[in-house]
Order: sequence, then structure tokens, then C-alpha cells
Amino acid sequence: MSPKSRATDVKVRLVEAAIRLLDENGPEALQARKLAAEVGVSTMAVYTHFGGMSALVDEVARAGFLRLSEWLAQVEETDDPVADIFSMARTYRQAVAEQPQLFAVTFGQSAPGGKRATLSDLTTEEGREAAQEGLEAFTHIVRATARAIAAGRFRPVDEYQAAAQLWSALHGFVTLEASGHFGPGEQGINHILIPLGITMAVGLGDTVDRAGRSAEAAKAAWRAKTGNAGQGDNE
Amino acid sequence: MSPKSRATDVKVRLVEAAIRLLDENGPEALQARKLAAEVGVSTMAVYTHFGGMSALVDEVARAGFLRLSEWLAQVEETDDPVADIFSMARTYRQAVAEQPQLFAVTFGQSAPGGKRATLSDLTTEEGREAAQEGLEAFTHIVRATARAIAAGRFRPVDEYQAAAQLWSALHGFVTLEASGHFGPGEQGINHILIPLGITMAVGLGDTVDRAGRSAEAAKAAWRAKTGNAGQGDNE
DNA sequence: CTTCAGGTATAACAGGGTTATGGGATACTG
DNA sequence: CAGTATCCCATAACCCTGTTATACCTGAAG
Repeated sequence: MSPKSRATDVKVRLVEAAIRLLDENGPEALQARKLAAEVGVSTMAVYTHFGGMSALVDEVARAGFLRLSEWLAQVEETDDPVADIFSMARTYRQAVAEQPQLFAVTFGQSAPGGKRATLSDLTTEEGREAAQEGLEAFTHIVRATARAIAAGRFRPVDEYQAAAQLWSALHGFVTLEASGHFGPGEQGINHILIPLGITMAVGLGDTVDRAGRSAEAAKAAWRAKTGNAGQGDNE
Repeated sequence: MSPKSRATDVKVRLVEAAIRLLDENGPEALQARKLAAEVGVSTMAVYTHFGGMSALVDEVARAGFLRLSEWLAQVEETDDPVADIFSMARTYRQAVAEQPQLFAVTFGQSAPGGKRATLSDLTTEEGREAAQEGLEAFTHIVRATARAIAAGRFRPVDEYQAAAQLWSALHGFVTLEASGHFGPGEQGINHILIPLGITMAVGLGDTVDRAGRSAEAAKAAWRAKTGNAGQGDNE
């Protein structure tokens, strides 16, 4: 193995260890000494590869955005773009529910050391990349929105603007649910998220009936994919 | 001054200093030594009054929720409940825009020390109180939603569920805007927040025309109260 | 006057991020 | 092949921050 690839290896392994320990042990696991011990190197590795802990945390945040993009990219397009939007919403929510600690860092909710108050504050290269990844995840929503407009389901408004509305609603729900509101398990999805999606779709031009059927279609697709029977609200 | 009131004084002054230094110098100002120096006491005061920094930060978060409730409570009821919801949205957004650092702590986005990943994790008494304050702020939205339903503007759905949808959309917008998306100044309000409000109102049962007029009414009321001419998107 | 309790200052401890230094391996260079 | 330069990393220390142990001081109660 060349030294270049060995070095990259350590860098990659540090980020991977950070994500893993973050999920297992929470934000307090994001410590230079713990990460170094986990990878089997000294804390200096953090500084030769990242320059400091904050840049490493930014890299973790970027990994979260990337993961979100990958999840959304795997939502397959059907001939019902509104149903696809519902599927994306479920996917977005599921990603956050499965790795809450990771996305808490990604969304800047949990910031060890008090850094990264806002994305605007980011001055590091990794920080800007993180913001860029966020926008890439956003484009998946934009495309589905554009298809909904083209299909006549939504009124012919600017697709970026409509998608930003959808993103706001979705992100707000996910954030508040992750903060403990809306109760545990599937309660939030059935009582808030799906009605919210129908509200948004209808507000953007869809009919209540068609939006409801799209929500049902997405629910059926979700069950088929996850194997979850989806009975009831609990767990 | 009795010793009891003197002691309370130090406790109150610590929280006040924390909020002030937080707004001025960012999250890194929330340090025991800095707060103690600012108030003119030793760091022990933090421990005699709060037991530790995390409880003091929880108190700051609680202050944010309380401030949010007070702001929303001051939105006066008119005979147009949908316009009142728009006014609350502007108020919510304005509160966060004016004290971004405070509300970053309140919403758990900036957590010095990596504590408080989610509200569910809160085990301290102050933490639970903070969650309670959040719900109290929520009730203001619930009441306006109930009035919109009573007025026939919204379909007769459960007001808590509809309000939760509105809260999700609003909170998501505010969060994403504070993270730097949606651009600076009033851009986000005019391009995203108001269209989002109209989308939500229409989706909940209102007509496009009436929702638009309510948005305009709220805008006029806002200008009258703040004295802002509100011309253009910039700054 | 004595005693006690609460609040505080002082000083130290513990555990983080960070850095100065030096060694060692690798890849150029003659 | 010898020399050298460069990159990566281990060691050890430094600094800062949260926290705690201890003693003092003040005021109230007996």
C-alpha cells in the first residue's frame, strides 16, 4: 500500500469511526482522543488530516448530507409524482430516525464545542462543501416538484419555490419530531406528516382526493419495500 | 437586601449575562469563568445556584421559549384569524432573526459541550420546563387555528393536528433560513414564507384569494407596527 | 456568646483540544 | 546506492474549561 493511500485510509477511518461512535455513544463520543484510540493512532492524525476537530465534525456533517442525498436518490420515480414526494418525505424522516445523532450534527443541532452556530458562519472548506451537499439533496425534491407541476397536479409556480416550501414543512416536522414532540413511533407520521403532505399538495393545486390517494400509494410502496405491516400508531 | 434576595439576584444575573454574552459573542461565551467574571463572582456561584453549566444552559433555553411565548402572546387577535396566523409566523421568524444565538440554544441547535441532543434526552428539571414552555408557545398557534376553523376558513379538522402542521412548516422555514438557506434579508419571507403560508391555508381549506388577502393584511399590520417600509427584498 | 447554615472565594483536579518536537518511512535526486 | 527532502505520526507537554474540595465569612438562631 502506498503511503498516500495509507494516509487517506486513516482519514477515512477517522470519519467512519466518528460516525459509528456518534451513533453508538452520542455527541460526547466526538473527541480527538477517543477517535484516535478507536482507529489506533494518536491525536496528531486528527490535525495532520483535518487541522482540528471542528473540520472533522464538518466532515461528519457532510457525510450526513451525502447520506441523505443517497437515500433520496434511491426513491424510484413512478408515474405519480405526488406519491413520489410522499415517499421522499418518508425516506427523509426515516434517515433521520435511524441515525438521529448523525443528523443532529448534520443539521447543526448538536455542536460539540459550541461551534457551527449557523451555516453562514462556516468558513472552512469542508463547511462550504457540507452546505453544497445539502443543496444537492434539495434538488431531488425540486425534480419531483417539477414533475408534479408538469403533470398538472400542482399549479404552474416556480418549482424551486414550491420545493423550498415542501422542504421547509418536511424539515420542520422531522426536526420537531426528533426533539420529542409528536410522540414516539409512527404517531407523528400518521397524525402530522401525512396530513401535512396532503395539506401542502392541496395548497399547491392538487385535489384532496388525488393527494390522499397518492399518500396511500406511497404508504403501500413503503410497506412493500420495508416489509413493515404498518398496523397502528405504536412503535 | 436580605441574603435570600441577594442570592436570587446572582442567579438571575447569571442567566441575564449568559443571554447577553451569547448574543454578543456567540456560543463560546457560555463559559463558567466568563459568566462569573461578567457578574463579578467566582465560578462557584454557577454550582451553588445551578449545579452545573448544563442546567444554566437549560435555563437560557427556557428563557428563549418564554420570550417566544411572550412575542406570540402580543400578536393581537383580529377578525381575520388567517391573517393572525401570518402575523404569528412573521413574529416567530422575527424573534429568531433578532436573537439567533439565543434561539439556536433554545432549539438545541447550538449545544456547548455537546449536551442536549434531543429534548427527549432531557432529564433535568429545567430541561422539562423548557419543553413545557415550548408547548405553551405552541398553544398560541392552536388557538388561532381553532378560530380559523370556527370562521369557516379552514376545514373542520382537529385544531391541534392542523396547528402542528403549521408549526412544522413555520419552524422548518425558520430553521433553514437561520442556517443560511433562502438568502439574506427579507428574501426568504417574501419568496418562501408567505407563499408557504398561503399554501398551508389553502391546503387547510381556505381559498387562494382569501389567503392572499390575509397575507396582505398581515403584511400591512406588520409594516404599521414596525415602521418598516418593506420595499424590496434586500436587507 | 455560641452555634449553625448558606453562599462564596480560593485553589486544585480532570479531561478536553491543541501544539512543539522529533523520529521514521517513503520517494525523489545525484 | 547514498543523500536528502517530505510527509505522517507518536510523544509529551500546554492551555483552557468544567468541576470539586476546602475554608472563610456573614447573618440568623438559640
